[in-house]
Amino acid sequence: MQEIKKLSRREREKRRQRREMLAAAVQLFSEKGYHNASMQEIAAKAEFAVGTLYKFFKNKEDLYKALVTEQAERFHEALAAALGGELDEIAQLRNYVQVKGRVFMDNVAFIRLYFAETRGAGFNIKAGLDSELRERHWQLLQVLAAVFAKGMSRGRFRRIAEPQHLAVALDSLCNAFLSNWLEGRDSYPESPDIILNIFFHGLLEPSFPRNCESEHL
Amino acid sequence: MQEIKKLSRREREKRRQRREMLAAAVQLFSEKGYHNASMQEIAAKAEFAVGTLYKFFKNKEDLYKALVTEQAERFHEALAAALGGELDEIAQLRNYVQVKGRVFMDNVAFIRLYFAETRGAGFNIKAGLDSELRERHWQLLQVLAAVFAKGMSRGRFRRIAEPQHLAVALDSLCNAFLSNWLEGRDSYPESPDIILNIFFHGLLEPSFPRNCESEHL
DNA sequence: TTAGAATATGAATGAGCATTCACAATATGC
DNA sequence: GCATATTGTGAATGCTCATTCATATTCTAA
Repeated sequence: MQEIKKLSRREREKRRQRREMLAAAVQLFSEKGYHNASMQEIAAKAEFAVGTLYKFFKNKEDLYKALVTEQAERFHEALAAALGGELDEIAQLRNYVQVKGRVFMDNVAFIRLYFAETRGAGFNIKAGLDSELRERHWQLLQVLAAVFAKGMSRGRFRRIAEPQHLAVALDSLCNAFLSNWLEGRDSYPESPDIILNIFFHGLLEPSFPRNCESEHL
Repeated sequence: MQEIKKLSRREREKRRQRREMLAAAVQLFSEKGYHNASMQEIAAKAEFAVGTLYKFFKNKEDLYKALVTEQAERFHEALAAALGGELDEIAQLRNYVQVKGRVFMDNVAFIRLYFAETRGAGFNIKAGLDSELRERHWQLLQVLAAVFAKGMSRGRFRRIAEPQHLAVALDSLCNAFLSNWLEGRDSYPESPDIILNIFFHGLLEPSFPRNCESEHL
């Protein structure tokens, strides 16, 4: 037990160090980009020697990769969770939009990297880190698509487009609003409905039709 | 006249050279990214000496900047034109989606750079090239928003969201579909309506309502 | 307290690449 | 055809890092 405790103390210390390194790295990468952030800078910011970085990460690429994949995994899990549960479809969509907003806004530094890898062309890393991420993201979209599909087969949603496409659409819409928020143009809507209304009106089978007179010219 | 012709011959020759340099550069930047494409490579690909590149562009950054801004300007003009004319709002939107698809698909190498600068975080160039582009893009979105606004005030569109937001939404939707196409996941829809239907149904004031019986459970 | 293991350090190394410039090739005008 | 101006060339320069490793520091256990 004493030995276990000792080992775990070391282990914990290591993790803490690793976290601090990654934290410094996100900051710098997000500010200056992969190629303009040097290992020296990262080390300095994390208050370690350069050599110590290399005890934890094989090289710069490895550091970046670890950073991005680990964080991205957290994102994807959070979003998948938002779609889980036994909620009705509309609540699931609301949840998705809201969680996406919250999670992203709480990790601003990181989103820039995430967007750079998944929406820009990910040039930073030689062997497509980007394609791994996109693959993972695609899986998530499948789950989202399933929500649309379920809503359709239950007669809740009209079949205005492929579930697939609707998933892509909703997700890209969230991203667009988040981008605007990042650029300081606009705030990410408090209520998910601001975004969802663009889909809901016309997608939702109207439970009571408004006006039946045709309106021309 | 002979002298003018001579001068203009030189001039034409220069332009041709410049074009070739830029063409080689797009290729390489798009394939490997700004930082992984060297001036030597670009020169080689364009079949010029390195020094000659520097006769045309102050430095690497300048080359990249010229490349991106000139091409982007063409894009924006094409899109603005698509929204111009005296078409009705729906035709304008169709046009936008279609032109965006066509123009982008005809310039694949370049879109990667465009997306990298405008949707990822543009880390390539120190002094925000990205912010210039985004500013220009924002202007375009204003024009698009105006189309939505016009449609609303003419009673053609329902006010399901701010015109501003609808513009952002439609544009991001096109981008999302284009991204999917770039990744080979899906094709960019032949018909703009695949995309627009996501907006139209519910956005369009129905000119003749389909079924007036409410449909429940 | 101390030998010996485990870790941390940061100066030194070397590779890659943007940029320059002395020179070569080519064009122009006489 | 020749002198001069213009334009093209690419080897050489110098700088910025990623990465290493001999050494210093800190831990461990007896």
